[in-house]
Amino acid sequence: MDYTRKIDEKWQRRWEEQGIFRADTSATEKPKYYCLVMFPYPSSELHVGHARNYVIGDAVARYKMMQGYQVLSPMGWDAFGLPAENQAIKHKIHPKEWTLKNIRRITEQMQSWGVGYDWQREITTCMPEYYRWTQWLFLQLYRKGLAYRKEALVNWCSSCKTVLANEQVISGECERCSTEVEQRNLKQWFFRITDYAERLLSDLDILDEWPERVKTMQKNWIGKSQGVEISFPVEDVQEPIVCFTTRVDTIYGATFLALSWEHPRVVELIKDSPHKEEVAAFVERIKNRPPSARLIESFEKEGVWTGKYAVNPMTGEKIPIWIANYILMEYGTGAIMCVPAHDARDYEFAQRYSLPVRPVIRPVETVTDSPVYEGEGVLVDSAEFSRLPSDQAKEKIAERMEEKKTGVRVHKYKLRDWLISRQRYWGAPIPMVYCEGCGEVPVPEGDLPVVLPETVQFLPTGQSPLTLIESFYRTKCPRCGADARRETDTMDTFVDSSWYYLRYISPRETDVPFVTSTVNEWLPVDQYIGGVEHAILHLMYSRFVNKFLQDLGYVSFDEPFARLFTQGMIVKDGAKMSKSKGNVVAPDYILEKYGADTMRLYILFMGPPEKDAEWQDEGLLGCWRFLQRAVRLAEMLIEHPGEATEDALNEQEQTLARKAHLTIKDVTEDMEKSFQFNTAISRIMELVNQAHKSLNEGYVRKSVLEHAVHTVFFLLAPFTPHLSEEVHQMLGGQVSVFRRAWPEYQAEMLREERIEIGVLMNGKVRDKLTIDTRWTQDEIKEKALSLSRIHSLLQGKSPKKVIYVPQRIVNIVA
RNA sequence: GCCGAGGUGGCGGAACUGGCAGACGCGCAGGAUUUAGGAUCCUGUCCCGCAAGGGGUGGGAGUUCGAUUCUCCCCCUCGGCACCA
Repeated sequence: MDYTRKIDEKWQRRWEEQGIFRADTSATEKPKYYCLVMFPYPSSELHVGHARNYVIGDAVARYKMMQGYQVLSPMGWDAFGLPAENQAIKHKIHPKEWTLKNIRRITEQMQSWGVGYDWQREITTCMPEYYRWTQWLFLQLYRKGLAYRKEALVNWCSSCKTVLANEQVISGECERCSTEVEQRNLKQWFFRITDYAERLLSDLDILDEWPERVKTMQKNWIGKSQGVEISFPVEDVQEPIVCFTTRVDTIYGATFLALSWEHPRVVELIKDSPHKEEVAAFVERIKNRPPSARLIESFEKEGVWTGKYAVNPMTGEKIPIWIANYILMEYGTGAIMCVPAHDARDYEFAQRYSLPVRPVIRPVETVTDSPVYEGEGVLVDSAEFSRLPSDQAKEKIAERMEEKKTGVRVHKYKLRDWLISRQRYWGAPIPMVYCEGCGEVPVPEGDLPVVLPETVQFLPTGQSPLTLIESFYRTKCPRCGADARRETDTMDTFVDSSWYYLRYISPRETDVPFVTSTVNEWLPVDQYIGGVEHAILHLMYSRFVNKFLQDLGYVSFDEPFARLFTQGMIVKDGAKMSKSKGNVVAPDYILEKYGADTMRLYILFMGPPEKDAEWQDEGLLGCWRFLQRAVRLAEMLIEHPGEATEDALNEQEQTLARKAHLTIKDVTEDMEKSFQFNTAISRIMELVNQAHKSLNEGYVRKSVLEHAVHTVFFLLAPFTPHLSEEVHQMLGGQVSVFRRAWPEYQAEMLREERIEIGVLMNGKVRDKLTIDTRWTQDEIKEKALSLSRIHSLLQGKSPKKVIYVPQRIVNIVA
């Protein structure tokens, strides 16, 4: 049999005709399985690195089909976003045209790999029938007060000319173009994800089937810390200043307060201070510092004294209030109590300005010569709290403060609200209208979608092209009918992708975004598959939106994705594949030369799918050779004359039959456990090797060979579907292998009469022993001791102890 | 700095709840077949050693009859976060 593209195409056509990937979400006779691969951003054609994602998903979907599940495996396009618009500016091609062209090409590629989807459910986020419901989602959030507009210092990329979410800023640079991000004060739309911080955090615990590292990343991102908000009375001023600290146990060591330059109380504090000008100059200087100044690894701590004093509520002591450049307004209260003896940053600052350092925590065991001790320990010089360990002191001091009403225990989160507005064209318009009389007015749901106009000019002006289209922004107020102006910002694409998994269930529904009852039957997604790069952004936004919809009663489940699998990257020459590095492996030549199955098999065989793997063409060749060897077995089977003898199996037959059953068992376990495709494939290789070996060594009856060959191709089917179908048909199969059951093994076939075990002396292997599994322990020990090798090593002495681990080893302790 | 994941032949990687380290594949070597090349088949391949033997899972200790696996310390690589009080 010649394995050619013709076979690939034949089966791809046939699957399409038979609709094996078409999911009937209303059918309930089979157990359901929702297998979802993260939908791609259609920016260019796919290479083998991308292919890994889809091949894994396809293998899972097909495996589940073979097990009799009603499998839903849909695909769609995360089609809004910057790259399309950048192309438009550069090459004068409309983003829509560019995007749809890419979608066509990628679809073709996926199909040529035999990756199957229910294409009737295809969704594209840039189409009005989809983004209409993204806008609907916005309105629901708005109605609940979870979408709001505020002026804020926001991240601004001067190259992309747009605002970025915190999550899109990677060490101070734009995620997309690596331009240094600036801070600008602009009026922007936010989603109040912080309201869900606690639930997003605590529900991570129910996600047992998520990779630990993803959960940890989210946990760190949410960044919960427990502490106390302490009110420090200010001399000559009515209002106290509130500081947040996680270390109340160090309060007796607080020697000054420091505020952020943005702190709202600064102006008032320096109003009548003799240091007024100095402070104002300092504030002005940090305000105008270049954006890069914030990013330098450890920039110099600087500050200025306000001339004011606060009072330590525990000691009554007067401590100076400073403005310092290292205090973040965004976290806590923008003001902190400084304990130089126990905080490296405070220490650095105190040194510079000769502020007192007062140790109040003694390390328990650690001997340190550093002047700063940041760990916990035992309190000293802390009045009646002295001699208490830190953890107890935190409790006691907090209690005391709460009694005296000078402090209150609180939780703080690092998580910020999600900035969703973009001053860009290629996104879903934010469905809001501004009216002089009524102010901010939401577009009525019935008027959705707010359609993105298609005829526009693409100019990188820093404003959305929408601001230049009068016919778009000029509108009437939905409330009073007066002239009004539409919001011209569009939504972050992460909004589009935060709910798409719900839409697949009823993608053509025109009255609702999704049908609650069906969604509740089909979700959570049984298996979600995608790259780790989405560990924080996409996955957390989706969890947030899901919880929000749950609160509204639109869905009944807590979490959208029950199981998450994050696959590793495929690298070439040690680097991520990219056009600029010129190390992209394009699938086309592979398909031409070896066919889709060889590529699929190799991608899965390369290594554990969750880890990065290095692409090697030679490895691909190995898979090709293996498939040839497997096909040859099938051909030998066809030529096998066959004969009807009822005699017991001979030795080769027994070995082969046993291996076949064992392989079914092992491969099934590998699939179930955690997608160990690499070991699953290696076991099938072993079976093929064994079959060839058995045939070489003696006579193997047709029935035994037949079982082995069928086993090989059934087990391979999720990985090499075309070839499996072809061979199955060649051998007389009438129905698609994906309509047939996954093979099952017979436990009694696994039993063995003679096995070889290792004989160890003092933990080192010295000899081997073939045992009969019916032998008793004592018999086996005796046989082991009588081995000539062991005999000579013992030199006549008797062993101290003999340990027998059933079916494995005998260890003789001399 | 903090958090997480790792470190096993020439390479990708196996090894279940502590039980014969290196499955499977690549590469390499030898042989068969072939006009030659390619392809295919067989054999070998952790290291040192002709052998007997010895060493060996990042390094060091420990627990154990026995450790890639468990405990402690240290080193290195990758990923995430990072002035978060």
